[in-house]
Amino acid sequence: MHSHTPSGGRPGRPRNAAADAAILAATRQALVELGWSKLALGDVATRAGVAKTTLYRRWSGKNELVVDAVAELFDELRLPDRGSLAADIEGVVLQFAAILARPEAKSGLMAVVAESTRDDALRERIRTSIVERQKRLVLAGRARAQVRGELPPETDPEESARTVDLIFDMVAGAVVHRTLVSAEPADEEWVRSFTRVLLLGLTGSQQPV
Amino acid sequence: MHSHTPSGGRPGRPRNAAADAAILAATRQALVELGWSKLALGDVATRAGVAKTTLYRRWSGKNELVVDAVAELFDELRLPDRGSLAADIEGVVLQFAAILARPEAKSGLMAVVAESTRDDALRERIRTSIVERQKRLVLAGRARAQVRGELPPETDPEESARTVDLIFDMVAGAVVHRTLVSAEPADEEWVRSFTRVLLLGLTGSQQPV
Amino acid sequence: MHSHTPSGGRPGRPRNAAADAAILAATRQALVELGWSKLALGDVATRAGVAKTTLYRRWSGKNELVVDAVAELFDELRLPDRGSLAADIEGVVLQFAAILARPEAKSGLMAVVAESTRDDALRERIRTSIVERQKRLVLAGRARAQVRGELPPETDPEESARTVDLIFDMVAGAVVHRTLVSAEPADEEWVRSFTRVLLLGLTGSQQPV
Amino acid sequence: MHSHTPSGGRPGRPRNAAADAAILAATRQALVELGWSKLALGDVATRAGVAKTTLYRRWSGKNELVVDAVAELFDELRLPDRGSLAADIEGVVLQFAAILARPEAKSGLMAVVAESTRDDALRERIRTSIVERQKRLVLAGRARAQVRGELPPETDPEESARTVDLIFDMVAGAVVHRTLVSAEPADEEWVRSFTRVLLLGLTGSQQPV
DNA sequence: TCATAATCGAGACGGTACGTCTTGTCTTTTA
DNA sequence: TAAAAGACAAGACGTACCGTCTCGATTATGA
Repeated sequence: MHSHTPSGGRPGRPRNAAADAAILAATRQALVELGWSKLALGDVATRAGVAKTTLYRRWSGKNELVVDAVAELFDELRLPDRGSLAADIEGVVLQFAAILARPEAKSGLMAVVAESTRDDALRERIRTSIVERQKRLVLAGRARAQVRGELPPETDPEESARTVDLIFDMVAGAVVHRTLVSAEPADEEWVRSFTRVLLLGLTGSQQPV
Repeated sequence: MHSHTPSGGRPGRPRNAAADAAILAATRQALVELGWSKLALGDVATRAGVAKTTLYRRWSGKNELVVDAVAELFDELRLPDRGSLAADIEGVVLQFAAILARPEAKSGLMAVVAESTRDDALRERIRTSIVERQKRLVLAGRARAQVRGELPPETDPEESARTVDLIFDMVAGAVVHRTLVSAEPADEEWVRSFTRVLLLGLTGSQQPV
Repeated sequence: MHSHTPSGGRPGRPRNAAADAAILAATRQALVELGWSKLALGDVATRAGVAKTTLYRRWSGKNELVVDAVAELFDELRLPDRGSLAADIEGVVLQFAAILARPEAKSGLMAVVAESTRDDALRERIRTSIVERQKRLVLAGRARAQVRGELPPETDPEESARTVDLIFDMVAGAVVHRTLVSAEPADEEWVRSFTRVLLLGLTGSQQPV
Repeated sequence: MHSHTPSGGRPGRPRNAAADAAILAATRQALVELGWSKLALGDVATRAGVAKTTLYRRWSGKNELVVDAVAELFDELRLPDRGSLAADIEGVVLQFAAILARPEAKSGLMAVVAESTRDDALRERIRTSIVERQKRLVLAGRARAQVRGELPPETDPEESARTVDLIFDMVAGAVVHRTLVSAEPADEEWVRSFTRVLLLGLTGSQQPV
């Protein structure tokens, strides 16, 4: 009754728990230095002080590895209370822009999105690990705004979900396009303009910041 | 009186003009069949009935080639007069979404954007060949709306340019995110919702469709 | 009680021992069919049922590979006892001529000698693997002749080494030139004439055959 | 009536006569710098200040070009009268060795011999341009020795031709082997030893030097 | 304490694409 | 007609990664 094996007591040498984190960190480091296209898994393994076998035992390939490495970056996003819906949105968008400005995110994120156009499992992994995971921010922001009375409570839950999706597509899309394609900084000025248009479009009335 | 023969009279055998088109077409075909990551330049050359050297003489690599191959797709975009600003926008966005739904665009576009995060020349090429080139649609749409009296004439040209950029980032970004990341169709319903938010955000008043 | 495992216990998957022989055999086969200048290492690898990387892991290039492939041919040389020094020499020269008449030897040997004029390491490899290795025949022949009383025992070891070298240059050189440049067969008649001149030149007296 | 075209007044622009010499010189220069295997015809043409077309109009390929470039070197060989057959032979052998020591000869000669093992026309070209052309030295040496009374006049012309061939194979073969394979200098000492053996072998008696 | 089993490092392996180079031909303009 | 210039098809080069495999060594569980 005193089985104290962490992984359910299955036989054999247990996996080195530290290796996962080391590999993901090495992946991000390599993304910074080399970018997606020159990132080689053999090199990542070496950087992580791990054999290639070990890496392949845990991830099926470059795409999956990079999704996981990048996904961790977005978990840093927070929704601090800045007093108004507009200010809250601006705050999150600025954080999002800051993450996207980091080379390990830039280089990896778009690449796996590109790959996901031909790989359904990969797209699902991206959605689960990154997109859906961060919709929490939209939901939390809306809830807070409703508490403040800035937004009415939802009535139609289906319509509500559609709106969340639309907002997410608009926010994420605009910031990504601004940052990666237009290659202009998504700085405070731009974020203020963007937020004004978004909020006016959604509510039909100018919101105080 | 200055003779300006197209080939400039420069010595040596002139380049085969048909090869460029054949190579770009072969590139798009290969993108459809194989996707970006399995696209091999040797294979593209074979499909185009051309030697690998000929391809490399004209493009410096996969990235540049795919930018040019994809850029041609967006030249199909038109701004037909549908009677109102909202309808015009919806029309263009639908066309844009239709192009982005094609596998040769999907697979190639995001990949070169990803690469461009580490290659300034490539990003410039994307901007020149695709982004700036298609801003004509925003400009034409606004001009037409001004003629109709739906929009006031601009006063500050700098502010005006900033707004065009913002619109472009929001439109292109949202459609790309909807199509590639959320992997939901940018169909008429979605486009109508999106256009409503955008236009309301920009003008502060609901526009008739 | 010293354990000397063949693989020395070094880590990693051990090399496939059979591959070496397969590659060298494939090299000779390709030399016969294609000759030196059309011999392609990728093709050799394919013939040997081996990846190109495997070949390059073991040989640094075409030159080194062909030296080894050809060197094995000369290990067939034997010095059978034909009763007299003259007959022994004739026997070995005929064998040597027979090997040189084979296309895999012809085509490869001169080519690597040509390359070795600009590559000291290659020349050393040729000397070690082929030339010095076969001087055993000269030494054995002389020893046997001394036992028979046909030749006096050496006195000056340095002078003796110089003579062995001279004999080797004369024998190998003449047969090669006859076979490859004059392109006439080094048949029994020619070998008899050559041996007569050589032996008379070395000993000052006609030897019985 | 004043047609002074060198080649019989055939129509069109006449060939540039200087180009042949320039190309052969450029070939030798490239052989010195790069060696046979890295010698590229495009590069030779550039060095000669000539278009590749011009080169190919005059030579069918690398092999033929190099044969001609190397053949010219051997035309420098002379048979100065040094007073005795042995001294004459030594003199010629030393000259031959000196030519073979030059990189453009070393690198090119063996390579074309190697190629000739699979190309009858090339072998014939080598025999005609180099080998047979230099047998004049053997013939002249023998004639002079006969005048001096060192050698008897020939009786059987067929036997005589066979002997000339044998001598040539032995001399050329030994020097080539000494120089290229053994990679030892064919210096005066070696040449003296070699000549002694050769002459004793041919005449049965030691010759005064 | 010994068998079993999974992991680890190391590195060989078959395969595929890379981007460059050379070959020998072809096509243009200029002489 | 030749010459210079350079584009062209073809194909080998040697390198780099991929993802798999085969080793010996290690580290856990369970008999």
